[in-house]
Amino acid sequence: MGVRKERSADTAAALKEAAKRQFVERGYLNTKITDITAAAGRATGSFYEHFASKDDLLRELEAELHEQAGAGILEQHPADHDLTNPEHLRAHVAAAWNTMQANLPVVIALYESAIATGEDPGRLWQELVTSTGTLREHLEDLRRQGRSLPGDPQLVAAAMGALLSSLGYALLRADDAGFSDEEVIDTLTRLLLTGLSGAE
Amino acid sequence: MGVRKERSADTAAALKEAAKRQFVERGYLNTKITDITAAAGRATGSFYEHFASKDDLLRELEAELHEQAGAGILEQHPADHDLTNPEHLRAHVAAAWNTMQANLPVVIALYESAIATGEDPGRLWQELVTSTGTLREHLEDLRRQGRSLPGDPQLVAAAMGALLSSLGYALLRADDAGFSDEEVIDTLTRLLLTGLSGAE
DNA sequence: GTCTATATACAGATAGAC
DNA sequence: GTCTATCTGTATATAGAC
Repeated sequence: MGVRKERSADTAAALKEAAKRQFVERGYLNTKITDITAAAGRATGSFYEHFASKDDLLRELEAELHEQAGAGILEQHPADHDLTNPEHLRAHVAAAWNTMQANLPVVIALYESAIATGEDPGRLWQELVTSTGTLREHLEDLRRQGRSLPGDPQLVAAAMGALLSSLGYALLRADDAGFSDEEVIDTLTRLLLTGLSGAE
Repeated sequence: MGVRKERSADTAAALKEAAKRQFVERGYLNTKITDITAAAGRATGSFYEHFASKDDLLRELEAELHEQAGAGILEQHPADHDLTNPEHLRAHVAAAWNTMQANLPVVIALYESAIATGEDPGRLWQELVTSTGTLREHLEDLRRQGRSLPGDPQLVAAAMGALLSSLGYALLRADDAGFSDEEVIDTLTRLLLTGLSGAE
């Protein structure tokens, strides 16, 4: 209360915001601690008063993202069920796309971070599996209802997740690709729903 | 001729082979020059007698890959045409998958290198566009024949490419995912052909 | 051309004054 | 808590003997 200058209001928050901007501009891996502090108008040393490392900061951003509306990048979905219903599927795709877009800085950072971690080569697959958990369950429901799927629910779910995240990463960073969000969502919905053969 | 010891036969080739092995084991970004030279049984300094940098080495590997049978990662395809024919599509998917697998070290390296280059944020999208060029042409052919596609050929082609490369990267590095190549190829074929709704 | 030893560059992290 | 200055660790790259 009564604080005029916001400069020192909350440095941690300022650093987080600056970091997000940098992640979009330069990518996570290319962003240095000094880029973040400079963008936030703080000194280098101040960073470590609030975060132990760049990865630590990312984990906090990730936690914030997960807190918000329990929305996992690819898990969020509206009412739900019956992915073979065009409206439902479209809503699902739109939710995933919009979530990705709304949290682009963190999505970018997590993606790059996962790639760069050469330690555990299977980590990306694991993250893909966990991030598409609810999607897999929906597919398993479908299968139980006697519908035939293109393949193992886990594999299909992972494929859909890979498609969304990968295309999203490439497309959302290139702001001049020339496709509107709506067009992307519509196209992906149709592709996932009826494939290349079309509905008929 | 008449050389007994192969050790000094061709250091450049030895370094390339060692690099490929390291790229698979540790990932490209995590592989240090010293990892490569050590794996090749050479001294650190020798590396620079043959390559200007790690990126330079990667570009040579990339060139080699492109020389072989003019096979772009996702461009290779058999006879061709009519992607709505199950056998043709499957052959196409299989070719892409097998090419990716056969050149896994370079695929991994190029992928990680593209991600890490925060300089040009649109580079990944550009690479996606160029690597799916022939696929896009096929789709345009289909459209000219009056068939309805899920969306713009460029966007659909890019989506397919993103699906293949991203899932391939995740899956081929995790050797314990539990899916055979055949199962993956079959599943992707069906997903791309008829989507979640199935053929009927 | 290959080696060992060393130099350069720089990001990450810390120390200590304020 | 924030700052400036500095240290450390590490990867890239070079120098110079063989």
